[in-house]
Amino acid sequence: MTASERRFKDAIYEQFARIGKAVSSPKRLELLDLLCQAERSVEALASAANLSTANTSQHLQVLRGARLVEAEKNGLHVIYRVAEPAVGEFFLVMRSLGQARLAEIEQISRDFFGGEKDFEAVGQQVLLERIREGEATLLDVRPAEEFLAGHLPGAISIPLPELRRRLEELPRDREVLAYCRGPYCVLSAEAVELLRAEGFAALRFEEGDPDRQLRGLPLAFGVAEAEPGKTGTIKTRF
Amino acid sequence: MTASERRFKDAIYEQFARIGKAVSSPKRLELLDLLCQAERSVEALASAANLSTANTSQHLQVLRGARLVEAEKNGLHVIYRVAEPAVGEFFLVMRSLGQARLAEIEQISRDFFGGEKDFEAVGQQVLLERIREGEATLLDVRPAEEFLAGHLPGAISIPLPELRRRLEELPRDREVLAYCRGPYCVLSAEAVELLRAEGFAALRFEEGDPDRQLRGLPLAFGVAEAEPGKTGTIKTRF
DNA sequence: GTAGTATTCAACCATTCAATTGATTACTGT
DNA sequence: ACAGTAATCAATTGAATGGTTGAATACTAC
Repeated sequence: MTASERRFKDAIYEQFARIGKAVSSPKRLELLDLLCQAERSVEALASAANLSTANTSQHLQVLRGARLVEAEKNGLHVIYRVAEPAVGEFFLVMRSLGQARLAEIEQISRDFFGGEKDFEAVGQQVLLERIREGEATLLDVRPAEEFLAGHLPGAISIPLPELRRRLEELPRDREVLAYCRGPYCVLSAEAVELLRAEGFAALRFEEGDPDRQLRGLPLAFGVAEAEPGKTGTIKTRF
Repeated sequence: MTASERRFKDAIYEQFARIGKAVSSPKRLELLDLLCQAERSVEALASAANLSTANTSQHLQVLRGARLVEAEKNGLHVIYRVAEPAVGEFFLVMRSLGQARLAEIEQISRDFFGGEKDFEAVGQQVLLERIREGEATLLDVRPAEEFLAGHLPGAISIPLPELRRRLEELPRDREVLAYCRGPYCVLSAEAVELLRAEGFAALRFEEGDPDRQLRGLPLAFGVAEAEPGKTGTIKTRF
């Protein structure tokens, strides 16, 4: 191998390593995960990930250095977002590789969620059909902004902190399927706990490995609006 | 957020970061790239990547720690291989993300290959059809072991070092399309140079972004065997 | 067993990295 | 202009990393 060939290879792999370095820190992965849900300000990211603002800013600049995220100045705030959908897809591939290869992940998950594996048995296709046929209510418990940035079709949005005082929006004669950011987000677990305590039949929709397909499936965007016919339930515009 | 939730998240993201750390070093990426072509001993990897054996061994152990590769002791040698196909797919997704987002990569590539972009215009589908119809010869110039571990269907194998003395195996009335490990491997570029000097019509098959699809397409494996009818040309068994 | 080879281990240095702290810049509303 | 807020920058700390070197281990061939 000539010296110039080696220089070329070194240069090329060093470039690709920029992406690897960007996703080699747990905190940056958490930030990236959040950004895959919706764009956010530095401050919002910092509080969501339990980091100092300065530290968050530095991590975001590493992510930006690898061109995974972009920043836009909006008045007093700087809004970060993933640079393009391919970034989210990469993140999901990486996550699913981790799920496939790292037994520790399932172990940690099981330890935390208590091995109940609440939901999991029902296939996602079946699930979505049941929701369309009105046998179940799909509930998105993430913050409203994330719902607005994209959600599963047919889902209604009640952010977890508002859930207790908005229970009457949920029909009591159907099962509630709560979902949030993915298999490692705890919002839906808390929602299910609360709903069950209130007498609902509630399951956690894990949105696990199939995140990809689900997000590939018809995703709904935009503003949610009240449906006049029903009891104040927020439904998505299709 | 409760303390236990935070611990859970930290633990989970730390696990995923293991994969990120594994692919955050240029050298490890080069090793992984080589392993995606075919399994190899530490020594073979070290010499292919211009590293000391000890250093290679350490990098491989990092990759193994992230469960991306597996090692098997075979007599005096330790053979490393990618743990499962999903690893190669992840690597390709990462590479294609880099190609999409990092302008530097195309720049470095152009600088090295001289901007000729030898091949690129012809779509891969078209290309493969032309090969099947006998209008072109598809030539794999990688080492024989890599060819045996998997190659494009219809390709014949002549490792670059043997090319000069095996030119008579290539029909002179057809175009030769040489390929190697991918868009950043220089073997095929050298092959094209040699072939053109010898009066062949030769193009480099870049196997760029579409690596995925190509590798997803019918890949041929196993032992190559001589075809009695033709002039000693090695063809793949289908 | 002995010699020789492939790999890993252990100790070491230089560099890089994550996170904290305090200062600085950029913008908004009054 | 001034105060207040969001974000970044700069400097520092301790920990982790990449790479080298030389010794130790595991296996093969004789």
